[in-house]
Amino acid sequence: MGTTEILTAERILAATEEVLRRHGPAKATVVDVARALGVSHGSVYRHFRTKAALRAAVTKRWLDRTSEVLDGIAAQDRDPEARLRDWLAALFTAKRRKAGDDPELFATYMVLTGESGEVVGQHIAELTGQLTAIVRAGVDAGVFASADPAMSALALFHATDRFHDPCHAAAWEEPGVEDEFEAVVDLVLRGLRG
Amino acid sequence: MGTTEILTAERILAATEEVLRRHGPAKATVVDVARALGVSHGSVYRHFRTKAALRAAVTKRWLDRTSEVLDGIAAQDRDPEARLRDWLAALFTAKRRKAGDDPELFATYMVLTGESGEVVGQHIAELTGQLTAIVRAGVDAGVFASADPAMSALALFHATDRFHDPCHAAAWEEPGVEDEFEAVVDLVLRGLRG
DNA sequence: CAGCTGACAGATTTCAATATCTGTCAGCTG
DNA sequence: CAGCTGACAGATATTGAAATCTGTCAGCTG
Repeated sequence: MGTTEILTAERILAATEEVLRRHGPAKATVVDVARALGVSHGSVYRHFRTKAALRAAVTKRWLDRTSEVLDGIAAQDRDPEARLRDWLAALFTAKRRKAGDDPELFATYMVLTGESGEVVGQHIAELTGQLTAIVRAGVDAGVFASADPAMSALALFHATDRFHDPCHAAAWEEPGVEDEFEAVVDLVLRGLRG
Repeated sequence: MGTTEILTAERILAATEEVLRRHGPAKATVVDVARALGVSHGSVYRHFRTKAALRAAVTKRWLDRTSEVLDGIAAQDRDPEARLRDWLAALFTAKRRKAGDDPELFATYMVLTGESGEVVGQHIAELTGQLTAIVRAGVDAGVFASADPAMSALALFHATDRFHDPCHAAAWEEPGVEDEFEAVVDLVLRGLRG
């Protein structure tokens, strides 16, 4: 045996995710994480100053997984309008799948995101940054009208809040959401074209 | 003294509002309401079958106050675009004032609305109905393009969720919301014009 | 000596006993 | 007799003592 791997931040994050999945956000403790890793809880504090920092790091990891997928779409080199549609649809689909597949885990992350406004702010800035790139490409190509791509991107993000903000997750399972999503996207895209 | 007025549903609702304001949603009991009215709690149950029904009635009353104001704007006979702008701005302002003026009371009503989905659904149906009337007027006047005014109205409502849905209340105090609101309204109105 | 441990103080959570509340209803009262 | 009361059973909430957790740090270990 003696599989005494050294303790890394990465291993702690993985263990924390597992503990959160098992126990939920209310009952997951640093002691639980340490126990899962076979170390004392003091060692965990060597890598993360506080429990809040540990949780924020787990949250960032989770959010980053979505950002990466979307970045792949935003960076594509094709019709900006189709790219924008795909990006918004991918965001909606990703969120909806996370919420629908494992509601308990999603509820856990809703608590976590509620705790770390800083991390969530960063994530939203990243997403609107991707949106801005698409809008700018559309303006350059002459298919979108916008005096301020960053502002338009933010407006797009806000106008579609209902389809990506976790606080609306309950509505994502209702029949007809797909159509509602299409209707809103059609509306804002028509607005973007000028 | 001897001001022994008869016990009406209306008096009970007023007393319940007061008790909710004083104690908050978690600690407001039917017994409190009865005490405030100087009657036994059994009498309250003569007018409302359950505590949940009483709370739902209070919630409906609160929501209806907003509906009425907005209905005044929706029913005006003038430029549909200006009317739509005013209606959306009035909805945002009304919600924002409620949330900002008395955060605790607003939090109370957030709990109440969370409890009675039925009443909230009715309220939303009423609001989108008003929106539909405005959109239809715009289509008739030839300034809006929409194959399905009810669907467009719902899309407008959803696209502006961030500026009227209570779950976003925290964002309404941030600097710059006004501009964000304007940007979204401009975007969707341009979309509506076709 | 870099990395880990485990005891510790103060803060937070748990748990079970106790109190209060919800909803009903037989009977009182004007 | 229409409207109200108040006692009651079961459900829910409060409370405070005991258990656990967070974050620190002096010292152990390889």
